[in-house]
Amino acid sequence: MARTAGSHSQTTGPRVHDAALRLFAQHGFAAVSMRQIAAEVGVQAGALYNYTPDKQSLLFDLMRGHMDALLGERAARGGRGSPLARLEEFTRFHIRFHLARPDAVFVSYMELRNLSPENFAAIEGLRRSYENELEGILRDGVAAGLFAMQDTKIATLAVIAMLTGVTTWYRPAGRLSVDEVETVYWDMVRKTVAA
Amino acid sequence: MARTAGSHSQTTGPRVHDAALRLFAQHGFAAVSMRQIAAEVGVQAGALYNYTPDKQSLLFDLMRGHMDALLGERAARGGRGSPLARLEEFTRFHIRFHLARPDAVFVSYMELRNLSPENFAAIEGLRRSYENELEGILRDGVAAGLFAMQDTKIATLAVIAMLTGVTTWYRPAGRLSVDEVETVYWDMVRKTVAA
DNA sequence: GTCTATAAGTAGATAGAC
DNA sequence: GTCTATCTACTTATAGAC
Repeated sequence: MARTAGSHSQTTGPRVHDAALRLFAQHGFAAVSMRQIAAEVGVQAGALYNYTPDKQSLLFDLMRGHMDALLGERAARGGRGSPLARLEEFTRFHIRFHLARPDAVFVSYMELRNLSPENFAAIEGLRRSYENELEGILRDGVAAGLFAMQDTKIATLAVIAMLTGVTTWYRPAGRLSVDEVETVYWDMVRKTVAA
Repeated sequence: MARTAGSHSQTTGPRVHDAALRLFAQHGFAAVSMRQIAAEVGVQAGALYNYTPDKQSLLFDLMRGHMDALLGERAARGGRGSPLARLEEFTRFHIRFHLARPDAVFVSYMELRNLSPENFAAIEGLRRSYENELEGILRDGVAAGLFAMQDTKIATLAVIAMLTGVTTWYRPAGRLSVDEVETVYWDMVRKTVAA
């Protein structure tokens, strides 16, 4: 099997997405020009329009791709077991998934303002359905007498905010492995919702 | 005491800051032009430069003003009492302070990327010293056997992330008062760090 | 599929009149 | 302190050659 292009084995399409994601995460969507993305890929600006109709669609595709990956992985795991076991699985998954793709997480969270209204509604719907899985786990736990909280919806958002916050400080070269970080957060989540 | 300018009693300087804060929060720093800010204030773009040397300084002034207000209020309260009482006071303060100025919170959090390196370092230092107060409370509580956690620094960041997350969903017209929201979050924070 | 060239508009910032 | 006018540079997006 011959290599077709050395280390540049990716086709231009995915390279445009990768470059845009990295640049949007670093400088912000509005601060990045199509020329900068093109330069990062190694083509001229006009060539980008073979892969996206416009800059807005490029942002939307990145965010939808991220949410699709998130929900796709959740669907593949299903939710069996006790609410406590499901909550631990969800917690560890959330940490691991988010730490594995910091740029996509950052962009999907910070650039919601720069989506057109229709695109914003689409991403919001996907995010909502992710939250709903956690809320279902919490409700089941409360019903079973395992968990206790004053407000299930607020607890859902509080737990997700706490967990997603890991992306602001975690660095792969740091003293803790992802597995250890998962355990530290699981300990806190468990106590937060404990009966 | 005569009114000097009817409902437009503010001088232009503060009005520039208010308009910039609102627009930066809504659309993002990079997406807002000096001309848009000027239009919001009701002057021409050139007039803005009587109040700021450039756009970057305008952003920095907004963020530094926010952090100064945050740290100023903390300094005015001091930290007496048991770690548990101090943690409750900190929690309720954080919620109340952040819900009272959503635009400043949003800008200070989302626009860090758009600060020059020196300005970024300055804001980071202020944010760090705010976190340090909470970390001190948690350490004291652990030393007193009141709290338990695997990692004080991570717990500090986790609690702040959980609390700051309130700004993503709270709306003044919602079903809960700020006081009730404080109580819901305090219940979760208390359990998160409980021994 | 990528290039060059360009259209049409906007950006931050400054100069000088009033 | 605010205005108008302007400089220089950059923006997204398109057209048409290769």
